[in-house]
Amino acid sequence: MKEDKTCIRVYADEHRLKLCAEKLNSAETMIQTLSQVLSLAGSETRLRILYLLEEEGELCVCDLSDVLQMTMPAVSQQLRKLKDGGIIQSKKVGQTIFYSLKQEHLEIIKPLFKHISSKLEQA
Amino acid sequence: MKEDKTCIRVYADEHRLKLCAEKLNSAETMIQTLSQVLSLAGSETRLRILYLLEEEGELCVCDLSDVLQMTMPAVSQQLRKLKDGGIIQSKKVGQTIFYSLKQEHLEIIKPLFKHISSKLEQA
DNA sequence: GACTTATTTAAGTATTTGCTTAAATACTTT
DNA sequence: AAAGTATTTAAGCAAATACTTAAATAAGTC
Repeated sequence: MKEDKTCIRVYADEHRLKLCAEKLNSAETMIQTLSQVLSLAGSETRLRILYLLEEEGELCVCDLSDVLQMTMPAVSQQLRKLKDGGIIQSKKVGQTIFYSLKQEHLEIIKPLFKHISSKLEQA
Repeated sequence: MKEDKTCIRVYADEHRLKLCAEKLNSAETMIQTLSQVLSLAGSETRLRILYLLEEEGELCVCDLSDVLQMTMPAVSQQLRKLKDGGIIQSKKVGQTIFYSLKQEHLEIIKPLFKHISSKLEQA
């Protein structure tokens, strides 16, 4: 009678694997949040946007479109994702909409820029 | 005669935008590296794998398959991506292959786990 | 050498992603 | 209210992603 397992090797440390599963389970919520934020930051376009917002404080869609050399809809759609993910926020002034980094996930996002700036200092 | 621009607004700070473009250009290499690593970490499955490797030191495909409740090919393919991205390394012992975190991008990856463990302490 | 175990590779597929272009919305100025 | 500016929404599409199942490697055991 075979066990209901994906893996049927002999030398599995059942106890250790059980502990692993428990750890994973406890961390589940944070892993979901974190992977969602990282997947948003893990696109060249969006990371460029985040970097620019970090450097400049706030920028409008038009500015970003200019600097990134991308069409406004393309930029706008990426901004929407970042906003939906709680990473940035928007402020409307007249017909211009300014985007900036949001507090919510800043503790995850901010340390990432250190890698960029530290590399720049080396150059 | 219209300028060759995606954005045609009046109040653009040309100088500021030019500086932005230069900053972005200097940071380009690091942004590429960083976004690549983040996109790898930005998947629930792969982040779980990385978290487990961080906690356990090393695990084989079989272990991960058990703990993650995923088929071996599914796990193997994600491991391959992490390995190709220089985030993990493999060590062959007999017919078993052990995976572990690699030094190369550890400075980017490691701080991420702090967010997980700090949340666990709160619970 | 045949059999089992651990893992990878390959091919197929449904879903998601990141853009494109065109149209819609909203605010400003005339 | 008509025209211009800033932005978003919508629809379409090619490419990438994350699995699936089946077959191929590769190492250890009988």
